[in-house]
Amino acid sequence: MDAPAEHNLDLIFAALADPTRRAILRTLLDGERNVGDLAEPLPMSLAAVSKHLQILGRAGLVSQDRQGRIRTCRLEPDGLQNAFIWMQGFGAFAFEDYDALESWIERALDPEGIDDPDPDTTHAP
Amino acid sequence: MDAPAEHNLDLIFAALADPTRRAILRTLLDGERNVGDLAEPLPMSLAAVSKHLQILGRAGLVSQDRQGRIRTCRLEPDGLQNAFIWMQGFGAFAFEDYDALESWIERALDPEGIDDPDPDTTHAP
DNA sequence: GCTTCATTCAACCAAATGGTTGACTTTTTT
DNA sequence: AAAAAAGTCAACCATTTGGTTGAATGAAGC
Repeated sequence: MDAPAEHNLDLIFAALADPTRRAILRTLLDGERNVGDLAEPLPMSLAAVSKHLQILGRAGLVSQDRQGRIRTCRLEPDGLQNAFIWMQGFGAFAFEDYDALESWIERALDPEGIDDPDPDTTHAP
Repeated sequence: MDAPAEHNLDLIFAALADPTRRAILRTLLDGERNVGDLAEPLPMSLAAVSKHLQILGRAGLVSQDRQGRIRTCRLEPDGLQNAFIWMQGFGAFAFEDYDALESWIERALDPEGIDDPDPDTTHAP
């Protein structure tokens, strides 16, 4: 298995380190959005959001589909895999708690299971 | 008690976004190290490494144990869990590819599957 | 054809980041 | 007691980041 490229991890983790960008990702979990829709609830200019989307794009976490004058953004969930795989080596799931792992797997495999991404309201394993 | 939340994620992901800091974490997987040992292979000053360790410390990923004039650093693998949990909501393992998930789980659960040449310093169950 | 909408681009700014060096503190060694 | 070792701290510097505004681009609507 190839270790994920370091540079890639730089971009992914840096992209995730900003709360605005995480909010954008969370919004995109509910489905595709154009840039204006993403910007609307955020306390900043459209241009700022556009730059955040570029950062997410370079990290491979979001892609844009331009149809007409509207740019539709969508989540690229596979983009997180490298970071996820990197993390696993650090015992993030140093489980004695197999139940937690099982419920995690359940959620991971069940499309209905990903409807509450808000870390504030999540269930710790 | 349960207030990991957004700010915490900022610190964790920002800490992970730097290759030097990831290298330090990787080294610490093999066991505890003092600051000088961590700095030795790195192409920068001791002071720079010390600052990186502060960042890792604030993120909850590394702790220091000061005995005498020597600071021993050790990995806090639980520190990654918040980030890990946050990620799971994004279908990082939205697998059609169940084989990959299975092999991941295998590695996650099997102590031999984690590349840890120093069994004395167990951070995993 | 002009205007409007959706978005990006360019220039700019303040603050944060990642590094340096040199002084300082604390402990160990001699 | 003096010197050396292990780290941190403080001040500094260059670059990056996250934001702004205003102009530019590219459809769509009138």
